[in-house]
Amino acid sequence: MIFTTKAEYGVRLLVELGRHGAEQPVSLKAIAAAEGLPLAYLERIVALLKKAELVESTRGAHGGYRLTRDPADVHMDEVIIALEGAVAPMTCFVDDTDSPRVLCSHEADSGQGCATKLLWMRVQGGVMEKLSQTTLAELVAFASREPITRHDRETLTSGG
Amino acid sequence: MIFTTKAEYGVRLLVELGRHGAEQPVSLKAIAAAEGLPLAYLERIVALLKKAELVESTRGAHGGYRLTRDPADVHMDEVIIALEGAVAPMTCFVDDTDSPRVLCSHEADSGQGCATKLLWMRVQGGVMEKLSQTTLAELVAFASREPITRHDRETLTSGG
DNA sequence: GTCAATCCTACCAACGGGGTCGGAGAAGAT
DNA sequence: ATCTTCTCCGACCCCGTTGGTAGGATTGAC
Ligand code: FES
Ligand code: FES
Repeated sequence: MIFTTKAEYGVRLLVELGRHGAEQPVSLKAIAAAEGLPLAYLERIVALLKKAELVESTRGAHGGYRLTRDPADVHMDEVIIALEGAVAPMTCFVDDTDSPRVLCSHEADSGQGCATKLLWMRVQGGVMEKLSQTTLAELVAFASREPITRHDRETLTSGG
Repeated sequence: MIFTTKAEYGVRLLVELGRHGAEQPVSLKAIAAAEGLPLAYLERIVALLKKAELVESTRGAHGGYRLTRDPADVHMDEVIIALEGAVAPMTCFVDDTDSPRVLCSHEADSGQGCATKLLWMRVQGGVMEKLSQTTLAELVAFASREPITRHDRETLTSGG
């Protein structure tokens, strides 16, 4: 599994926020009810989004969360990194202190390169590319229409 | 983490086989020693590759494993699927009986599409694309040279 | 002041990943 | 023939992470 439910629920939460305007905050309780997600768990997830300044909060009664930007300016690479930390194909890809590097244990072995590094880096590049090409606005538009038709399947993987 | 060590070790194993010719089989013991991997675990991994007919085995003394094809004809999508099962972004992507589908729990909810389906499908498409564009021959060539130079970094993510 | 909301930390069960062990065939070497 | 070296196969186990809960403290509208 590439992503955990943190990413799943977090994206759902953002889509739900994007569907409403940015004028009035939406409470987590409403979102949890709308999407059928556990409230207490959502609280922990939205904290990640807030730390990344993707949402802002209003406390107290009638409070809730708002997007800080226009959905068209929210790219999914930033969202996923906020929720999951960097997308790593393998444990040797670490993101120490917000600068992702590759701690390749087989690189300096005997004058030979690491057999898998090329593959993992390509895959990671492919994932990040697709993520950055997808905006929250697209997901909001996609979610707000009828369930998928056969005609749509072509355009799904086109990426941007 | 996108891939587990099954993929990692399995690819390493294939690269090691690809480095030797296809005439003489290589024993797992030799591969385990060369790569510093646990032998008993490799046995289970190579069984997956054999079931997918990517390698063939010779039992008894001086036995071992060989590639069944030229490394240039071995594409990584097939390899990874053999090792990990299909690459699923999320638990709702299942591959029942070798036909991958999406069991989307939010699709039929209330006339609305699933908010995350578009994103996951794009990501999965990106991964599969990169995998299928990479051949075992490339990895063998890449592994057999010096550790990565600054000049190489450009071409790593070009993918094909 | 009361209720509704965000915040925050600790806690917990279940699962899957990563790995070991012991043994049972198969085939060459002696 | 028997020994050694391999591939095969299933059961078993440790452990970190994930997904989720519990319980409270704080903030602000009414
Ligand atoms: S050890 Fe993972 S990329 Fe080299
Ligand atoms: S529930 Fe996962 S794609 Fe819809």
